[in-house]
Amino acid sequence: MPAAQPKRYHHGDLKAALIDGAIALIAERGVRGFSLAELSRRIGVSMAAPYRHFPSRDELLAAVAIRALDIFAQALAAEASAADSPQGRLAGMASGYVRFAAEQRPLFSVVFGVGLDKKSRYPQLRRAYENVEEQLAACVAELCPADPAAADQLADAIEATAHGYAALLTDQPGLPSRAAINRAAAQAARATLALIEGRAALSGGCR
Amino acid sequence: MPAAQPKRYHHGDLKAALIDGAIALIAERGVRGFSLAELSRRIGVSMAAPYRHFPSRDELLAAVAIRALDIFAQALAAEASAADSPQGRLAGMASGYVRFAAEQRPLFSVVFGVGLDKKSRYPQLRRAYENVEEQLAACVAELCPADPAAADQLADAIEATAHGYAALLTDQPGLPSRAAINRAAAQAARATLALIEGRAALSGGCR
DNA sequence: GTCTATACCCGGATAGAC
DNA sequence: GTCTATCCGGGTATAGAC
Repeated sequence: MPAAQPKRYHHGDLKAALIDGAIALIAERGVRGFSLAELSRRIGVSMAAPYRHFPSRDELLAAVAIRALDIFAQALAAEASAADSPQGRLAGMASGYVRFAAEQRPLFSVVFGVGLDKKSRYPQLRRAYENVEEQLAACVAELCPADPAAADQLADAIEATAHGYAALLTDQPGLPSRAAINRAAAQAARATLALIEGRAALSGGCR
Repeated sequence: MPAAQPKRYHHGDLKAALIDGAIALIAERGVRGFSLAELSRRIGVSMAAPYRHFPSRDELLAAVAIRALDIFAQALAAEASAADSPQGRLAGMASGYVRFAAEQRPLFSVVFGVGLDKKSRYPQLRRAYENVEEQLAACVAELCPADPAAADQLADAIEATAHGYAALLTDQPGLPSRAAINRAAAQAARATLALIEGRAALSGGCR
């Protein structure tokens, strides 16, 4: 029998190991402190090895970002399905947005903390990002199906608000406390409800 | 008479020149690409010179951040005084927040794009940041003087929303177009009005 | 207050052997 | 698919002269 040792990155798993390792390394040092050299050292391969799997350091980061966005989308979907009204779902998604940012900081920071082209550069990355935005959009569409333009504005406002709470919470050095996370997540949810409540002011329509 | 040539950093203006130069360099290369070495080269002094004025690279960045926050506060104050109702002032501040982020990207990014301790590290930096937040708080206090706790929540929500629009706009690589800036600023203003309108949902009070 | 020179560290990326 | 070796660049910071 093949007797597979789990540690045999030397025949095909290096790519996956690089992505996993990158996440761990970013968790420790931040996106800024991330380097291919250090990553290679930790995994135990030479600096040249990663280049067999990724043409450059940035391409590896993009791969991490794609994974991050997929997990992010999942987290939002989970929050969304926990409520029964569109309002509740949107509030849940806002709360989930903030939670994800705080609890999966390395993943969040690789998506937003580094200046990568989420809108154009690589199609897979673009789709992963759109997937996140579409979840919000779909939920908002339920809420005001009559006026698509107003729905867009509301979706943008909710996204911006959730992102703002997330960014301000995450911007602080050091890990935020459980209490701080809960507080920010709850506020983001309530702010979302407030936006929905006052949405007439957003564009003059949608009610 | 002393016949002052403007180019004599060699007797006391180097500190100011370093801050000015840092802003220009950050504008070109981003905060990430900023280095003391390159800055020294551009100003035309040796790499050792800056250390007479700043103990480290980060301390120089902190000085830049303080200046940035002062300018930021001024910009918000200007926007705030252009309207006559508290609602209008808050909307103007949100709009100004986004505009500042986009139009003074290097300044904004040195405040938020780098992980510096705005809350504790150096007192002057802390005060400069609080000065910004207090402008919002003061304006919100006008709006609902009866319930300070609710006012805090509203102020946080407005800050988060403005910050979210600003961060999402700024996160894209490349300079945003005039149209994109105007659009985001206007949306931030309207979202602020929506938050005010629907603020009953924020905490159940303040009305 | 500034310079020259230097010590020391790190990174990305490639060529060529196996 | 991975390694060894190497080239290239860069950065922070300090010592000691002037």
